[in-house]
Amino acid sequence: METLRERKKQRTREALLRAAAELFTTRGYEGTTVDDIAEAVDVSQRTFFRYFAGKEEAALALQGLVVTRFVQAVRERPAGEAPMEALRQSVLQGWATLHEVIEAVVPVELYLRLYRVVESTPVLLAAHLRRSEEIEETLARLLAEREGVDVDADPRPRLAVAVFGGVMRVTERQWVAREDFGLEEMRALTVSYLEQVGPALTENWRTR
Amino acid sequence: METLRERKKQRTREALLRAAAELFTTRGYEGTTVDDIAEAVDVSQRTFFRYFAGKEEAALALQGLVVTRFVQAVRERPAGEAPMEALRQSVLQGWATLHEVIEAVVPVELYLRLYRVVESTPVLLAAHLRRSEEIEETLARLLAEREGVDVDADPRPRLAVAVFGGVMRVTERQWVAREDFGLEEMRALTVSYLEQVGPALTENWRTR
DNA sequence: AGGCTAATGGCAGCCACTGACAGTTGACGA
DNA sequence: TCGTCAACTGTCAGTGGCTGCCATTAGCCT
Repeated sequence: METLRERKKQRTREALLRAAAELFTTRGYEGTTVDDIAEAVDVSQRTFFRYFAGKEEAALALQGLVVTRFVQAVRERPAGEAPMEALRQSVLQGWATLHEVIEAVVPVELYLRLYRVVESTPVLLAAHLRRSEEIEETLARLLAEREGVDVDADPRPRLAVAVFGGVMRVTERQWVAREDFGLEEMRALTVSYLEQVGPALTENWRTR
Repeated sequence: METLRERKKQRTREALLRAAAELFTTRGYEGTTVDDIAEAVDVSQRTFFRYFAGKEEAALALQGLVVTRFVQAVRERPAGEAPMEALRQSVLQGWATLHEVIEAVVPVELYLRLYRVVESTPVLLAAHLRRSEEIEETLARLLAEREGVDVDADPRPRLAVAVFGGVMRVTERQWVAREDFGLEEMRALTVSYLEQVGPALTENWRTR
């Protein structure tokens, strides 16, 4: 049984998250001030900054939930599985279970719209990419351990993860750019793009 | 023959670039204010912002010179060459001719130290990564045209460039982390890592 | 009930960045 | 050569993100 104080904090945090998502998707990221968000939840600006390191974090925290699940999924993949396949399965699994993670805080539809804001706001995109790199470092160490190689002596873990991350980012961008962008579309794109990495690296593309 | 006004502008810009590089590498990026930079060149803060869109840009402008050359090199590669090979050759060429591009503004040694600052300062790294993505979009269109495919219908150009970019970023990070980091080391790492992308994607890594 | 501590609010201040306006200086034709 | 125009610069005022500090409030625990 958690204490009242903890429940209150949890509620404040989620309220801030909701207000931020709502405002960012309607007025835009730059068009929303931290004061706006704080006011919507009826707390002081100072309190906002006690919950989030900055405005960016409030915009990316929801994705953080999904990413955490994804990394955890990789950790739990069977040891015999090939590295790239473990990543692939974990991502697909992440998309499949996204609903239950997100809906506890905001409607999935709002989450998806926020995704678009992140992708189209330069400063947010930059922060997003940096976070992706941090995750890639985590994954590289994970895979190295799994495969029993030294992550600092053998570049293959980092290379594999970087390639995977690159493909995923292309996928995200294409997905967000579409009219019909839902979770099923994302799944299909992910599978398709990962299949085409090999062909993309071959000699020339004219002979399809 | 360029006019006096243009020469003066050029000089101011390069002076700001030099001062920024010097200050960032000594006091750190966060430890340097825009006022510091402006004062070092004896111009107003307002003038600084007329030359650079922000503090970040002043830190990344030098790399911009190198990147521009790189993209131009890709454009000039023979049409028959395979896409990945064109990128590879262009990067190596870029490192080889870096000296003559940079030295015109600041000592190469200072440029390399600045590289480290970018890689180790979160906000700068984020901006750097975003710019990398923009470049990747440019390259994807370039390669698509070269190969005669539609960049929006065929994902292969973007995928190839994303993979290449991912590998280059891993290379950069490893290079900067080293004690002895010079241009020759960078060249060697680039060649080595690009060779290992294939192996990194194979089944498992235990049988090296 | 009352002391302890975590959480909050308010305030002052720093810094990045911008718009507006006025002053200065190079460019260029008469 | 000079005067006009346009480009460049400085100053100032203001906004917004973010932080440190201190006083106040509110949940926790004995």
